[in-house]
Amino acid sequence: MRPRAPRTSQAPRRDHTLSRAEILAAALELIERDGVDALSMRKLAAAVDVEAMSLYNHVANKDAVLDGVTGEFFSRITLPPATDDWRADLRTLAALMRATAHQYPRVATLALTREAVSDAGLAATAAALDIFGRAGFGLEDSVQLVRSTMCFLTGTLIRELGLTQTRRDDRQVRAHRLHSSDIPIIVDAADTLAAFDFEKEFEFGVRLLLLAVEHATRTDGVAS
Amino acid sequence: MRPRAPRTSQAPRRDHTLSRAEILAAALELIERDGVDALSMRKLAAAVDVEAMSLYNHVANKDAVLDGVTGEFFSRITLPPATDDWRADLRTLAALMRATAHQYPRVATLALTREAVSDAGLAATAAALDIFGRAGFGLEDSVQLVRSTMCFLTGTLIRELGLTQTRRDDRQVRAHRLHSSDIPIIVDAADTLAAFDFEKEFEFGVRLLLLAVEHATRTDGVAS
DNA sequence: ACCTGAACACCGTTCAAGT
DNA sequence: ACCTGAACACCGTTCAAGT
Repeated sequence: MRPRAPRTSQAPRRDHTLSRAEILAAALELIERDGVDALSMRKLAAAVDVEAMSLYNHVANKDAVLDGVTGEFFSRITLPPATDDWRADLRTLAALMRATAHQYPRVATLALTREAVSDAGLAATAAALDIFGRAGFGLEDSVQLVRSTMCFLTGTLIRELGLTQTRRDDRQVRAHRLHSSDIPIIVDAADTLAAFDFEKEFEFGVRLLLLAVEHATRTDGVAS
Repeated sequence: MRPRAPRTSQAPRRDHTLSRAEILAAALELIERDGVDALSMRKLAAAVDVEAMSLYNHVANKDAVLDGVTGEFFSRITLPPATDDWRADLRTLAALMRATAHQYPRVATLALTREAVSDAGLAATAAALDIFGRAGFGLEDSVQLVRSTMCFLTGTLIRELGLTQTRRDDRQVRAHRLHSSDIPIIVDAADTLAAFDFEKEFEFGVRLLLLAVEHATRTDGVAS
């Protein structure tokens, strides 16, 4: 049934031509299934039904693949248009980043630890700039606020994703370890420190953020 | 001059017995010199003048080495005693974490992205708990504030270290790329977005943090 | 222009054997 | 108890050769 002379007695090979987009999509899927550490150029190639070396026709190297996946992740954060309520908009931005992170936890961990370095989060940056502008901040202040906001969200999500994905030794174990600390204040707080409620903690953080923005002084950021 | 029968005509071998601490110290140094990606068990072994397989007598695997280095990093953040000015103390904590991060930028990047998962930052957590307690917060609120604070600092430092260490393509290049974006608000802010002043940005973030804490409502955190 | 086999210079980790 | 040689099952990437 198959055309003459396949290279071996293998299954049919791909029918369409390879593309960067296809590679990145496969990489995202693989990372999400098996973790970043398990991703290799050879496995990635196998996933798109090709030999490892063919990948190098479309991406510079493995690092470029990871950068590409990072971009892919941020492009999947689709932001709604701004309203006239900057508080609500800021909450929405935060919630949406978190929701997307939870949708692809492993890819998100990768992306968030690489974000700063690339311009992957540009759409999110734009949305945040708009929000702070509407809240009455000048350009300079808005940029600073965007940066602080993103750093806060990044740090929060990296922590949450990390704790969610790893050693789920339960609260009892953590509490016991903390109780046997030699720092008194840690012992006092052991039970509270041992408990996680990521929903509540995220909400607490967002409230703090709103509080800070609320009380930040508006400057007329008239740039040169 | 050397004792009889060295295994080859090599230089003298180590005279004292290997230890976990020695391995971690060497790992920290190697990571700081060549980057995490360049660290291998074989190179690490060579650095302590031993064969790779000997390491496994003292550490479970490579991951345990990285965890150990993370702990080593956090243990080098030495915190001063609290004063009666919580604002100043919080500023000091932030500045000290930043200073230590800059002292070992590559190790810090590793440690900060792993922190959440371990209990490495326990001393810092204790110090922060103390600060918020003195600022009038109950136990529950203090724990939440510590977490938000650490997430903010972590996110900020990961970004700063990442940008400091990589592709230093200059401001002009970044500005040009941003100017040619198809998002209007990004174009407007391009010049500001293209410029980094990490000192100033960190200060801005800390000020925001103080503002938030300042206006957070004190609750009597009487736990069950 | 794109794909591939073979090769190079590495990896982390296991295991059985040494002292 | 600690160290090690050899081996296993992998890596990322280059290069010359194919179509």
